[in-house]
Amino acid sequence: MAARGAYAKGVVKREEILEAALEIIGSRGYRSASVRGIADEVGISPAGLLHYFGTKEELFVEILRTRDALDTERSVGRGFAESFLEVVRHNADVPGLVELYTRLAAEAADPDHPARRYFLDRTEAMHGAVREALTEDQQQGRIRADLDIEWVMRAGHALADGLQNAWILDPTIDMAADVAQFFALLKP
Amino acid sequence: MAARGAYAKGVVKREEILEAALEIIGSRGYRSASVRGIADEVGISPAGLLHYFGTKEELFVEILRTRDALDTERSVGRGFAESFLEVVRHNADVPGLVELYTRLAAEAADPDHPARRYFLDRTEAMHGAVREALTEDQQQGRIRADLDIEWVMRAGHALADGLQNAWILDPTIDMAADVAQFFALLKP
DNA sequence: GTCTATACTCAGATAGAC
DNA sequence: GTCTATCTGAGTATAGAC
Repeated sequence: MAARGAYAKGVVKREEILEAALEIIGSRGYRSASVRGIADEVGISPAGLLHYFGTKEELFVEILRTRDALDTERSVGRGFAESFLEVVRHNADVPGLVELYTRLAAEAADPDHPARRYFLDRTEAMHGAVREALTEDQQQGRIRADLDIEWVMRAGHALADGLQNAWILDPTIDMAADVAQFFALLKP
Repeated sequence: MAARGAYAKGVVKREEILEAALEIIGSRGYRSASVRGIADEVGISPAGLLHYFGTKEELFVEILRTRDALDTERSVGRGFAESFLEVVRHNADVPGLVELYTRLAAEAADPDHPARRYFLDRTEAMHGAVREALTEDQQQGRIRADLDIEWVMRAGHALADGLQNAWILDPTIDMAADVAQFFALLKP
């Protein structure tokens, strides 16, 4: 069933564009991440592309949303720490997306930028999903009793984000191993 | 004494431009951070501005270098942890610079971008300056013996970087307190 | 060496034809 | 729903005045 304002074909085309863009940016890097670059790859004009997404900024935010959805899909059935590490590990295979993510994270400072909503929602969703599990871990004695779970979430999240900065400069860094070491520090 | 290829006046003007840009971006935010915006504020034409810096990218990298120099100046006589926390604390007063920093960190993915050299040098300098002190701390028993100092440096650095992403979205976050909590975790 | 005016290029956005 | 054509704004290269 088509959503109001978009026929089935449009919705399908949108998906198609997003998946293509995800693939291109992930493998070929951020340099291909211009409206023109993506339009060329998808076989459409820049204006045709923007017909679906309005602006460049919204297009890029949608690309990250699609990536998140795929990451979430891939981690069903796994525990929190395992899923998290798997996502971090997978990031090392898609350098262009890491760059796109860090760019939009900076642009999210602008209150009018759609990336702001995206990151706010994403942080809330991630922390909401994890808060309970970590609290349980702490009550079961798997996490030091003197740690504030809110701090653990902020720090874990920030560590993963910041490691991407370092990895961009030096891809030999093992982001997942460094995050795992942080988890190890939380144990009593 | 003038450097080869530049009269004293030019050197002074360069300093003037950098300080003005630092002030403008710090307080008024990244939006004013276009070549034209800075040129207007300094009372010069865009081309005149680029006479000193070549390209926009190099100008922005120089702005960050100037900021680093001021941060370093301000922390003479203080210990490492104290200096680090002070820099992190001070960042909360200059939102535009935090945004500029995160932006350039993303752009540093491009091998041809001058920000790449900047961040590589900066990381090497920072880690080089801190490595010895932390190793000493560990030998004196002030840091857990089972921790890899290289990891401590990578993680501390990444944490501070990543917290900036979060702070951009929510300025009520206390970046310095969160970093301090990390330091506390390192104790035996 | 310092700096302006001009003009070029390229990206994203928009209007309107089909 | 999609294209072509056009517009706008940013960065920057060039020529040349001072």
